[in-house]
Formats: sequence, C-alpha cells, structure tokens
Amino acid sequence: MLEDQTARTDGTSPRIPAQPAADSQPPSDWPTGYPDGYAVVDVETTGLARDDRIVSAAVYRLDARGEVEDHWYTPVNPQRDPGPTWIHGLTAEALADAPLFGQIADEFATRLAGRVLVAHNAVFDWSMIAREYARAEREAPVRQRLCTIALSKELSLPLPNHKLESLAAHYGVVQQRAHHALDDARVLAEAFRPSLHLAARQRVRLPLLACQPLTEWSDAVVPRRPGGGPGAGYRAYGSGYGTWRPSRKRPACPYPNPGRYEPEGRLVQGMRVAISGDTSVDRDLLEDRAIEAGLHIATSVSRLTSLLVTNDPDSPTSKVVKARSHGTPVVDEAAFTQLLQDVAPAPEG
DNA sequence: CCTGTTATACCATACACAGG
DNA sequence: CCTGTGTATGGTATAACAGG
Repeated sequence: MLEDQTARTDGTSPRIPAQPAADSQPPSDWPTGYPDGYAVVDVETTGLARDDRIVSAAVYRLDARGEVEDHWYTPVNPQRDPGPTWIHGLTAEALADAPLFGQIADEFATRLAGRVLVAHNAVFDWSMIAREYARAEREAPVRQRLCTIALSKELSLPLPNHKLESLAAHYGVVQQRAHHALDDARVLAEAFRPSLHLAARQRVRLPLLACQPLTEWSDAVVPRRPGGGPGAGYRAYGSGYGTWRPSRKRPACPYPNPGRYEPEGRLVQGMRVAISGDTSVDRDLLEDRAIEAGLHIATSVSRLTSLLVTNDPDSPTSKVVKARSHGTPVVDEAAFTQLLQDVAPAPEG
C-alpha cells in the first residue's frame, strides 16, 4: 500500500527525491546493456533527397540516464540554395558566412563519438549525416542509432500521431521554435529522457539499429545498366534520355520458388528474398542486382519467403519478427552480396 | 473418384506518415 | 517535392467440402 511508504516517519528524513546518486541506485535498477551515452541530434537540410545537404545541425549529449551533459549548434553552408527556407528559416544570406561541413566535421564527430545517435525518424538524420561525412571523405563515429518514433511505438505511447510535436506535447515539453535544429534537438532530448526511463522500468529492449558508415560516396547512384560502368559520378538518373522509370513495376520473376535458402548453401534462381531495414548499398541497386541474378524480391515475409536480408537481425521490424516466427533464414547484407555472386540456375522445369 | 463451389491464407498494391 | 516502413485492402491461389 502507499501508506506503507509515507508512514515511515521513523525520525529519519523523509526520503529526499533529489540526489539520485549513482550508488543510491544500484546498477541492477538500470537494465544492463543499455548504452552509456546518447547524442540527440537534429539536422535541417536543403530537402529530402539523397543529394540534399545539411544547413544546420545540433547535438545534445546525454549520459546513460538521459541527463543533459551539454549542447552544441552550428549552421552549415550547404554550397547551394538553402531549399525550404520557409521551414528552417535559413536564407542563403544567413548561410553565406557559415562554415562548410568539412570545417565542422571534427567538432560534430566529437559530439557523436562513442554514443548512440538519437533522432526523430533517425534514418533521415543518420543518412544525411553519413552522406555529408562521406563527401568529406570521413566517417561519422557512430555505430548505433535509436529512432524516437520507433521507441514511442515500442512503448505504445498514446499519441495521436508520431510527429515530434505530438511527442513533445505528450511529455509537456514546449517547443520554442519548431524546425530550428537547436530547439528541435532540445525538445527531443527532453522528450527522450522520460521515454528512456519508461523503457528502463519496463525492461524494454531499446530499438537500436546498426549504423553502417558509407565508405564510398559519389553523389550519384551507380547506373543500373552495365552500359557505362560506374559513371564518373554524375547524377545517374535523369541524365539525359527519359528519366529512368525505377523499379516501380518490375516484371515477375520467371522462375518458380525453389523453397527456402539453406544456411551455408547457395542461392537458387526463383528464391523469394525480402530485405528489411537499411542497406549500405542503395536499396534499389541491391534489389536490381538480386533480380538480375534471377531472384524474386518480396515486399513482405511469409512462410514461402526463402530468405530475409537485414543488417539488424535483432530489430523488431515486422519483417524480422515474421521471419523469426516462420523460421526463415536470415543473412546480413555482406553475406547476401557474397551469395549473389554465385546463384545457382533454376532447376529445369 | 471427380468436379464445382466456398472458405481460408497469403501476397501484392495502395496509402499514410515521418523527416527537410 | 523523396524514401522506407507499417497497415489496410483486395485479388488470387490453394484447401476444404458437398454432391453426384
């Protein structure tokens, strides 16, 4: 009963809530395996496409319990028009004197180093950051990310939708200036902390995803047709002749499904392959390669799926979960790429 | 046993969202 | 405007069943 707690007036001071000193909270109180620190990040960009650039960035560094250690903000000169000024408020004028990404890459890296990157719709921020680092011929020192949308879902927060605005409102965090990187990062940090504690209390496994730094970046997607080889790095699509109508409608796989992939074995033409999560190679490109090899790319996982490709076999995405329940074999992207090089022809039918 | 109809399961499709 | 994910939906393929 609650009275038991309040009735302990045995002369000692009534359990002051302050000072959650490290030793007053035994380690067992916090799930083992939770990260040591976080970098709550927000970037504003010139747009949503792969070749868009960062115009501003902010990082809140948080300790293992989500307490703010410090924060940092910088505008970034995107070396092009700033895009949706009406959203982020940064004009070409304002950015003219801002540092280039290459000039803040070190400082940024320091803020990220050894931490879990936390962002709202994290795949967006991470891919923008990873590409900027790749352009600068660097690597972002990030190994894992956590998406606060995924976390909200994991915790089943009663939100009307998963906008940052709604998450903030849920925890009573007031936005001063939405779509300003520093304020968005602050708001997210404040909203992330209670979610983190809730997750800890419920012993929820955090939805951490692996971050694979881009090692090669050419501002272009490798042309899918073997006609020109990896063109020296120009826009692959739209360069010239009728915009390439991507994959939207691919012809059906001509081979019947030979069944599941056998671990350690070879791929066989006609196998149904599903891909989940991020891939270091463009998703479309990876799918094209698979199709050229005679495989069928499935959009979902069922008992007939031969193989699931994912770099995050522990993530709770629907595909991964289904694969587990069906006992579908799972390999990572690297292994899959390897397997693609030696696909067995379809059995004679 | 064969066949036509109905029920079930599954896959592909379309759409909604999140981010600037 | 873009892209990947998750969900709702609808067509379809296979299974199940009844009747002859």
